[in-house]
Amino acid sequence: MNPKAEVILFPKHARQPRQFRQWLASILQTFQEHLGRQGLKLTRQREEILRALMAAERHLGIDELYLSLKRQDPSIGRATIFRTIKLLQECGLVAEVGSSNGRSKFELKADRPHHDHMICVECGRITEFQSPMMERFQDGAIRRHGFVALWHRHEIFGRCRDCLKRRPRG
Amino acid sequence: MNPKAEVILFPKHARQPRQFRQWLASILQTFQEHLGRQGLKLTRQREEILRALMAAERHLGIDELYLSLKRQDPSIGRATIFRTIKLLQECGLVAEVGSSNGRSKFELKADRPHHDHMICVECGRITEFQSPMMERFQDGAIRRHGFVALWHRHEIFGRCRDCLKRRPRG
DNA sequence: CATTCTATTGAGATCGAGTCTCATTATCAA
DNA sequence: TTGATAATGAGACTCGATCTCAATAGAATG
Repeated sequence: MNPKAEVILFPKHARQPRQFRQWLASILQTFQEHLGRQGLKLTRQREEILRALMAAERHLGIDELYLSLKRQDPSIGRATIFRTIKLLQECGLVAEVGSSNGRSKFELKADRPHHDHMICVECGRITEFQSPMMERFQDGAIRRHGFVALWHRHEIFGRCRDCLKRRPRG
Repeated sequence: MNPKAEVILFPKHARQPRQFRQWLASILQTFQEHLGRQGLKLTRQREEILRALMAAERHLGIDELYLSLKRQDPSIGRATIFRTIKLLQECGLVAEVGSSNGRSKFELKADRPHHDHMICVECGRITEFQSPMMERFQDGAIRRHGFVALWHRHEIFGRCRDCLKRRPRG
């Protein structure tokens, strides 16, 4: 396995406007198709929320999302954000990540390479890593159980390199 | 990989009284040591809760635990159960499992083989599976990041065989 | 464009898992 | 037994998430 493949990954699309627009269009289409399939509609608010998630370079909590959206659309309601996040989870565009202390955080999954998370219980830092081989064995296990996977969550809790250096024994 | 290794696993200790007592003693000691290290005390309630978790052959929610304990000790309080579960998580004896619809479930980790979970979003059923190869690649990734793992959670959300049979398309 | 049917929205009420408070009680070491 | 301190249970409280409902927006049709 190539160690180079295991690195902290953040979307850099926002820095290349042309590519960002293409990315947005393709993801919007995915969302719209999901909505269409269930007789639901693509509204201004739903698009704004998806856009905010795409522009974010880190995991967002509901409240961060709410405050950031409120700036450009003061009338937006918390309930709409909860409802939209749920829709986005259903169609696999968004996944919940590390809900320590009761506050869920979310990230966009679409068009990003598969990755899992290591969460430091001391400083709270979330490190992303990839392991294609793990995915392969996981897929095998899923198939063998006749299960159809919608999304998955693989979180390793522990202490990160920096915290270990700072205090070798907790 | 041997498919036989991937099967729903439940502790059968409860059916062999002698072994169960030994198991109980060894786990109680682990718990007591953890408490001692922090100047805390092993109380009747804490022992009852641990015992109930050990006797359970499946994942327990707080409420199930509460009701089952209430039968033999009507004065026990919910708060004590929350507090004790937290202590047991801290010393690695108990782990949270699949908190779909807001209700956390817990399982005893001690002396049980490593396993992960597949959670059906339709019927809520939790299927356990093992995949030693996945664990191996995971350990490699952890080591490469200089991380020290305390526990991990690997949950696959999707639809189980039975629900797929019942309603092929959600 | 007007019409109609349905989905969506935001505000605020509501729910409920989990936490906290506090007076009382249990644990344990000396 | 005693004294210091931790633990308990009841119920109040927190606060993230959900629900309700009247008003509004979207899409399809003529």
